[in-house]
Amino acid sequence: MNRFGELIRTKREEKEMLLRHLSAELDIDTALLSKIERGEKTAKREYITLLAKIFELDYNQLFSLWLADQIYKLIENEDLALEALKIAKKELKQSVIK
Amino acid sequence: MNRFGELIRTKREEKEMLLRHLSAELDIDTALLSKIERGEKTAKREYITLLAKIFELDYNQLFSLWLADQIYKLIENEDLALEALKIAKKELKQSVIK
DNA sequence: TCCTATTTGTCTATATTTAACAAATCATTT
DNA sequence: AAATGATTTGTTAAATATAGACAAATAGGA
Repeated sequence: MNRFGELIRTKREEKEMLLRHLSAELDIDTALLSKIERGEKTAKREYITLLAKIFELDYNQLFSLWLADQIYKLIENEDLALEALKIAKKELKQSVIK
Repeated sequence: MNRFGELIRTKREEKEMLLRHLSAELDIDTALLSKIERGEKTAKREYITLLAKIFELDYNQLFSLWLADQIYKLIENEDLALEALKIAKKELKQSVIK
């Protein structure tokens, strides 16, 4: 799962930008951007802000995808992933109350 | 949130074991075990197996708590935590199908 | 084939994390 | 209150993981 990278790639291609163009705007290596789009590396938080602006995306939505990718990476190979998600969600809701 | 550590501490106290005793069984520093129980440090996976045996706990249940703690740590300070959890869960279910 | 875009592989710098050790604090008993 | 034992805290070293740079390989057209 790599919803974040896939969205960036889609948007970039829509705008007919090359990796080279976008990576220049982010001030990172083209190879690194390629890896971010394919989910091989994780984008820094500061890039999220920039990317939201460049592609006129809602920051919160983009950030949610990014965060979901992090969660997914943590649990993807675990049998008990769903159970753990359930517990974490429960605890999260508890903590909101407090 | 530190469900894992709290459970271990409860069980240890039920058995009237000292940190010193349990840390010896796990072959780790007493201070480290103290930190694990209080959620300041994360237990290695191999300790989960050992702890399940020592306290006669169901491994899967104990592991789920441990994994939930990891998820929680990743998202605890995020406004969009719940949204991200939802996305991750959706993707996880998708991936099971495939 | 040549040219351009992208991907891959390797290596380095940096950040994070585990874990050890020593010292401080806390709790209990005498 | 001093002494003893248990736990916690702080600091530091070592191990691990990650971002990112660079060079080379690959893919895809004209």
